Amino acid sequence: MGDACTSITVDTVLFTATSHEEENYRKLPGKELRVLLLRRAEEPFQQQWALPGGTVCARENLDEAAARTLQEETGLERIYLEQLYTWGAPERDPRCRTVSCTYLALANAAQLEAEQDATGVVSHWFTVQESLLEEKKVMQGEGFRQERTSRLTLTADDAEAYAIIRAGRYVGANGARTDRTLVDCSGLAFDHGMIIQYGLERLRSKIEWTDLAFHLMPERFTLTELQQVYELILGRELLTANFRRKTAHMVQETNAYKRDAGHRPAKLYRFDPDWEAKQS
Amino acid sequence: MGDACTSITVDTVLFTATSHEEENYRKLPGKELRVLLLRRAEEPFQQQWALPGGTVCARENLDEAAARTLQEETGLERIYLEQLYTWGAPERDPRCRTVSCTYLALANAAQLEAEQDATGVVSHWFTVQESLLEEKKVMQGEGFRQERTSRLTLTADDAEAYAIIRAGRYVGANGARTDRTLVDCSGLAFDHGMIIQYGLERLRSKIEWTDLAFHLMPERFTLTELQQVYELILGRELLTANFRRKTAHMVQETNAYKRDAGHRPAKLYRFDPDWEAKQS
DNA sequence: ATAATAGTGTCTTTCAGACAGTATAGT
DNA sequence: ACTATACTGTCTGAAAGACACTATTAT
Repeated sequence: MGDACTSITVDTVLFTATSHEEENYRKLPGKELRVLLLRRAEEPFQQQWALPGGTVCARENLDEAAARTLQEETGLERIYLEQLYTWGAPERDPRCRTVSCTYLALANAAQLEAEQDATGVVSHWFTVQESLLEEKKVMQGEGFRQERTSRLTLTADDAEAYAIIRAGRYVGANGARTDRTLVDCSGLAFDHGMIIQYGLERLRSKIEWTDLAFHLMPERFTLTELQQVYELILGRELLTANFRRKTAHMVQETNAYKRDAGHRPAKLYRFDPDWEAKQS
Repeated sequence: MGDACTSITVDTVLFTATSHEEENYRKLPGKELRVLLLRRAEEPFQQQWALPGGTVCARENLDEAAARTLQEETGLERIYLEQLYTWGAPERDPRCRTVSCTYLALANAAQLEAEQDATGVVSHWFTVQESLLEEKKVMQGEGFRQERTSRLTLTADDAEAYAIIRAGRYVGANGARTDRTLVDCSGLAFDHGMIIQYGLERLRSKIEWTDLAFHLMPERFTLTELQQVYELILGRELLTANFRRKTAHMVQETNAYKRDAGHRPAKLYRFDPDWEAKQS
């Protein structure tokens, strides 16, 4: 086994939704999905952008390690975290064999005010955009293989990065199995581009049947703001009337309004923790 | 840091569905969900039952490690595998810090004929039963905490084991977060009882919207057999007419019949790899 | 008054659940 | 003839999608 000891790390894909002002005073601010990345100070991938994370300590479990490393590198605490996927390709870290247990994290704007670049690490929020480059289907044996190649584009004020990811899927006589490869990337360390894309995919699929979106919302919000967040993540527009009908049971009305917007004020809502009980 | 190197392993929860004969010649055979366990020859947990698995080698990725260890310990190849969850509680292995990346695996009866106890390991198929012991909800802060305690019972011809698992869920102002603890167990090594229970939960939730069930079916099957597998995993009975309507687009008719069953013969079907395309 | 958003009513289609009913080999 | 399963038709109500409509305030 003469190799160096394999090491186990955690890495966190932290998403948030931010507003950006619109030119017209009447228009609502638009929304963007952002992910937090840190500039690496050391080799390998020096000066490239990487997910917050680090090595797991002896006396903590994986969830704790993710929360701790996030706190150490960004000052953020009490962030929603859920395990995403564990990546262990042999060559993913050029130094030594490293298995990374990754987490999906969500934060709202209020939580981010505590953010501070601790320990001198440079952190940046990048807007996230995904676009489909190619989609193909090839017959193979008794079934077929599908491949979707997409481009993840990350943009910050003074930096840019991208990754091209190919998600494959073989469907045979018994069902489907999937795989994923990083075709190309620029500005991103390790396989982190692929991890971000997978995190986005997870977020996209879970938002439809869970309350995940509310981790991205402030304490009080308008239904339009909520809808914007859904549209942002799903990447398509929703019809207002239908959206409100579907989310009505997850929110509680407050008697406050959002005023001074240059148009009719919108009622503020809050998340209803008890929504599932009302389902039956 | 003076600790021994943390090691990374893979462990696989392999499920299958088997038939057992019925007393009455006319009755259809019943079905059972089974999981594969190996008797440990060494300390720790000597003589207890454990999931197939082992240490990840330097030049393989995690999927390969899962497939290899399964092959080495059981002789089984070409089994469906998907990553389940990564477990890393500090004390889960009394020897040294061990992080286990676990896999959910599914096999049908035909694939299992290749099974052989390689390397002298004793493997057994245990029937799996889960029952809810307690369910509670406690108000806590602005939200509440829910706990479900369930018992997993594993039965083989000449062995028995169980585990009591508590799945917690805290729902606060922003949404929910979950945790899971092994309360008690007997006959099972490490935290493997909890892993099996989590695998079952994953299977139960994915079977409703994916084609996962077909990995448990033979090449050709009757719709009643398919329904039995769904009922087995979901733990409740389904109405035949509705079940057939919902699964109709995932199967193709063949022109063969299952005969000599003491009653009307049933048409045999096969999985339709192209079912998703027909959805729109 | 007007621009821009806030919010509602309702038609249609689709789909899940329930259940009653008919069909057919094997003994 | 009888048993156990195979398989179908259809009613109901809930929910998703589409879209037209009304309401309100800052400027």
